[in-house]
Amino acid sequence: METHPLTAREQRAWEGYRRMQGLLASQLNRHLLRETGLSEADFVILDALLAAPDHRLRSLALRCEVQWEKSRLSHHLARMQQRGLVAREECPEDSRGAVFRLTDAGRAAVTAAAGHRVAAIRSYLLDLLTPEQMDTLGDVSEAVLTRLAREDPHRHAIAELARPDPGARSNPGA
Amino acid sequence: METHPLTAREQRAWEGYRRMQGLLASQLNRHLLRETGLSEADFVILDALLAAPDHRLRSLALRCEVQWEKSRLSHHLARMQQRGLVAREECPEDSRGAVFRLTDAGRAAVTAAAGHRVAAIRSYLLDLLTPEQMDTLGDVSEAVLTRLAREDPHRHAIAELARPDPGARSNPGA
DNA sequence: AGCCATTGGTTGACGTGTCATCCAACCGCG
DNA sequence: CGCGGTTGGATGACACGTCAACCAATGGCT
Repeated sequence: METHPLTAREQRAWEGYRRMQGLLASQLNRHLLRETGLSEADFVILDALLAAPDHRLRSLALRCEVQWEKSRLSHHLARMQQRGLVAREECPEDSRGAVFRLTDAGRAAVTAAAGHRVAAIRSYLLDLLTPEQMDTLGDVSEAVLTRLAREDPHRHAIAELARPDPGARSNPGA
Repeated sequence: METHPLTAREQRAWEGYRRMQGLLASQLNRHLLRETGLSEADFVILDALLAAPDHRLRSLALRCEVQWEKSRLSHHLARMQQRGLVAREECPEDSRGAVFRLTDAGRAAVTAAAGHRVAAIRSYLLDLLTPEQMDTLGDVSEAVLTRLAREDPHRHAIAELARPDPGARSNPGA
């Protein structure tokens, strides 16, 4: 395969991004886990259930919302069920399906964790940026997400199934 | 803890970034693994060794270079040794230390993988950005890395030990 | 009504990363 | 020279994520 090496400008953007995203993700995860007992992955799931009608979502809809692979979601939900954070119910409209409900313990945990999480996100990322940088980060992310959705329409584009208008959310966590 | 929810602008930046970084990382990793048999983590290690004098680095220096936790590095190097990609040697100046050398198989693998990796990084990220967006991504990454280094000087700031001048690199991969 | 392809979700195997702990070697200090 | 604190690296346990395979239910088509 014939490809040219990255230019210095590309190198700076890519290398900086690559290093940053790994360190930031693990720092935010470590911080949240230490402060609240919830991992970032836990939080994302619980937050999606918190926002859902009756604090319930079918696995399929939840998968669309968080955009995880199905076996990742299945395994993670099983572990969260074991910890008492969610409960599994039958799906009334499709016997193949599973519905997951936020338990009282799960609700308390995610509610308590939200503030810690926002504080860390501000401290390690948002408060460091100018308004222009923040908007560009949003633009870049949108462009990449659009590109990824083209790559595998089934894997990514189904995200629209879950919630077409993210701006309507009142809870900021996820 | 009393923190305000994110503003709409902050939410767009954070939520977009959060979703994007997870999907991008797993797509790049999946693509590289499928095309070359090397994971992104493999590549980063091999590329650091490729660039090192004699294609050798002490574990400590390698750890500074890639900025991983020590047990992550130790476990990963053990697996790569098992696959014949690197070889472990004694450290001549510190009996506690270990030196890792790129094997012929490792060198062939990382050399063959470099083009695929660059092509994927361009396709999924760099080619989507304007020059201004690319520079801003670099600036944002730099700001976050600086912040993270303050958080735990021992964990992050030691990166300077490995290579003070990244611009001197001729191989673009890592 | 029956058939068949697709789908929703689970499961097991295995690679990966974090945390805590351990141990031998190093180095600074008295 | 001896001591004690620190360091470099390994190890085990366990949580996590990917891949392939499986199976029952669904839905479209004849």
